Amino acid sequence: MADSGGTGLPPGLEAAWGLRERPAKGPRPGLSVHRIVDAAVALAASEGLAAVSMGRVAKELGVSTMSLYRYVGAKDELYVLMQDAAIGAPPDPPPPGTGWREGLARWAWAQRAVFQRNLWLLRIPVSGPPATPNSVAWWEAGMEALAPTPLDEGAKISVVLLVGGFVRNEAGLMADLAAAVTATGGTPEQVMARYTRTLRLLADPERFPAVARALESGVMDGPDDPDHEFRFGLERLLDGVQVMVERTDG
Amino acid sequence: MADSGGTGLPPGLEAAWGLRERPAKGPRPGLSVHRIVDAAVALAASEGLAAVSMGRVAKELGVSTMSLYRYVGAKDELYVLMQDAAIGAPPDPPPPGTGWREGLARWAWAQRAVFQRNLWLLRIPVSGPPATPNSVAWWEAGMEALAPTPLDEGAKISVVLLVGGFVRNEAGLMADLAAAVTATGGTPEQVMARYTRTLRLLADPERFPAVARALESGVMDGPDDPDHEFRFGLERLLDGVQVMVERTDG
DNA sequence: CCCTTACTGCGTATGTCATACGCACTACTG
DNA sequence: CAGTAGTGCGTATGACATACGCAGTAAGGG
Repeated sequence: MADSGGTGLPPGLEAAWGLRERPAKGPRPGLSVHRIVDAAVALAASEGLAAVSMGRVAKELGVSTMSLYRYVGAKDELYVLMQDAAIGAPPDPPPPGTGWREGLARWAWAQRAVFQRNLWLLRIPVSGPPATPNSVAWWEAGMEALAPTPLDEGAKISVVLLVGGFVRNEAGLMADLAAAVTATGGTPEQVMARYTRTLRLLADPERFPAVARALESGVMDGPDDPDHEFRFGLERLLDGVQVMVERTDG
Repeated sequence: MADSGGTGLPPGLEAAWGLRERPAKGPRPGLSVHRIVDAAVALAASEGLAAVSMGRVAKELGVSTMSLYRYVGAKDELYVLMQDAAIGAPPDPPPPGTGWREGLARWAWAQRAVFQRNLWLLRIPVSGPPATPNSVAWWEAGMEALAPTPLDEGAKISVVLLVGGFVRNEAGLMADLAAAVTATGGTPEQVMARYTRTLRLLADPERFPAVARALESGVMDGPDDPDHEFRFGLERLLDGVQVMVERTDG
């Protein structure tokens, strides 16, 4: 009735945090949460998140579907564990003396790299605030980056949330584009070109003058540096934080 | 083989844009895309997005499941149409002479209000860039707000994307919190308190000193102004844009 | 030494879902 | 009045998550 640690956490999550006493009584488990999550992650990486069904993961492991439920309570729990496994540990902290701006920028770029390596991560339906070891570790790293700053704790949390949300959002747009590319075939440029062409067809320049102007300006057609949008948003964001830092400071 | 307009768009979307010649041949349709989308939106509003299945929507309309497929090609298409219907038209443009900062802020707040009224919107899996009439209208409104600005078209697009993404993200966090509240019962404060308590239990202060410091500081316990986080992020964002505007200007 | 007990793997069953297919019918066009 | 495009919908298919219960297994208590 009571969980091992009394945390009220689902079983898989307790395993992720390293609580979880080895059961002493029954037959030796032939599986582990770790192996299940690994298989699920591999599947998501090679065939997309949609391919991750309980049955399919079980098949990959050579066991029956229902065996998995001895290790994870539900599919959502598996999702959470997959997420934690995929994001991994944050990068090593930058050398001491690094400014907050560079630290936070590094943090954002590193997080983006993780998403880009695992685009399926962004398809996982979010269910709540982060409570897995690696999520907390990333959060810690972000807070650490803001340590040289005079901001109070509440503001630091808000900034980390803000930048983290931006990264996730921007990566999501990339993932959408990538999905469209694999779905329809062709290069990213072709997909964008098709999109702008459709929009030009649909969006009456009289009703949508500003959008039409943007479409006509041609900025959406050119072969874009894939990092451009991200760099742009991040710079705006950091500028905004800097304004607050300088105001607080002096 | 060729669609009516040759746009290559799915049938429901063409209907949304008002293309779509009335078919002259067969029996009069007993349904319309509009009625289907309305029923689906009402269902999502009252019972959540998960309650929206093709069968359930059909039942609500008193028709058979398969009838719906005469009007929408697939469920994803219905999602897109629901989204467009729910976001509705953007607010009237602010009086001429309004500064870009106030205009963009109004725009962001209005968009947030839409999400808050329809939390299920944020549960719809995103599939691509906006191509529905109301999405484009909101985009137009955002671009219009930046008109008094010396930024070039590319930068304007990026800013609108950036702020829009922020709003969506922030609203998503609110939706998560709301979901946790209805799932577990209790007030938002209780949910937050439970979260921080769990985190205090799990996050070793030695491994996560910055997080621990934040938890200890008590900023996460207090009864938060629900607008606080949003206002904070928006101000940072606008400050960041302002830096660029002033740099471009002068 | 054996038996209780907690735990394992898993077969089976249930209910939900999206959607393909084809049939019978309807109302306009020639 | 026939042809025909378009309608509503019954039926079927194949995934899917997951509840339930049974049979086997290994460690501990007597």
